[in-house]
Amino acid sequence: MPELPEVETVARGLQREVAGQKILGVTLGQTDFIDNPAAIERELPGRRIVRVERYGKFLLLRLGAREDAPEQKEDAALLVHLGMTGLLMPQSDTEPQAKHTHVILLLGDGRELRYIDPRRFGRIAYLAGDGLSRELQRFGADPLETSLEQFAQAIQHRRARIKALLLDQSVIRGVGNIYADESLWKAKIHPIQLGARLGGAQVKELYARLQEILRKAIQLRGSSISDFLDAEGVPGEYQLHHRVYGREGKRCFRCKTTIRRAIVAGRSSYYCPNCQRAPRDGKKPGRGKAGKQRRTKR
DNA sequence: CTCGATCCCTGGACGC
DNA sequence: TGCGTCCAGGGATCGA
Repeated sequence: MPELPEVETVARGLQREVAGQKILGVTLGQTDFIDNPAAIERELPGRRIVRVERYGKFLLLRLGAREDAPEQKEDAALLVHLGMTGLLMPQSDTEPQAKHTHVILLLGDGRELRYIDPRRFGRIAYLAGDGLSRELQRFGADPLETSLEQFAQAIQHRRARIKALLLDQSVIRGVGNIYADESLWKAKIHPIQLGARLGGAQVKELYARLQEILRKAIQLRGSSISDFLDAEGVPGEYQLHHRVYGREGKRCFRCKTTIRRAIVAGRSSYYCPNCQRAPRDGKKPGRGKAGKQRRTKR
């Protein structure tokens, strides 16, 4: 569930806590979600974490040059995606290792930067040079940095549902299920509305509300629904400000209509059927797993 | 291009 | 108390 505001919160915390630290050693646990574990063990020791940034839902730990090859100026970074349940935080080496701790970076000051992820939906990769820039190019613009014109360009000629477009990281990077639903509710747009069917005023409203919600959520250190914690181990507070997400069956904060849930783009989508009018010709949202046969696993 | 289905994974909720 | 089942969800992938 970590989305843009949660990842931004973690990035800021890590920038404060571990930027400048040298990585002395790497210990790996389960590696089935790591792109190239051997590269991580080989490339990280001896390098400094020069800066921690957010890129969409990724944390980008920018790495300095290797000590044994200081003339090498190639950009290198450790990409960390928190998936659903990932935590990345510095801990004292005396702190007991939490269950599902899969990566430990020993730091120059004696602390350990630990990656904990029960479901392993996250992703970790060491990338450098062209490989790094190619990877970053796969993603759309950051919603907090893009202009209204760019945002409209990315949305208005697409025939996919707006909810699917908001979730598509190659269209806009960083938005996930919670902030997609919250911004659509605030902008009074139905999740199954097609991008190309949105009017200019609607696109402008969505752009503004999305930015407003993301900024407010960052201020409150993100949403902690189940297990999100920031780099200091502190939960966020934006979940207290959710207007539709997770509110199926409850009353709309604007008009008191009962909030509904439907599967759109394969994800639970919460919306107010009164405030967010369905398009006349809109395809019906799917029912997802309800009513679907579950195949027996061998 | 866009869609739905499927898989990855574990813990929490729920029924009995 | 304990067991089985269902479900959540970001993203990759595949076939329609």
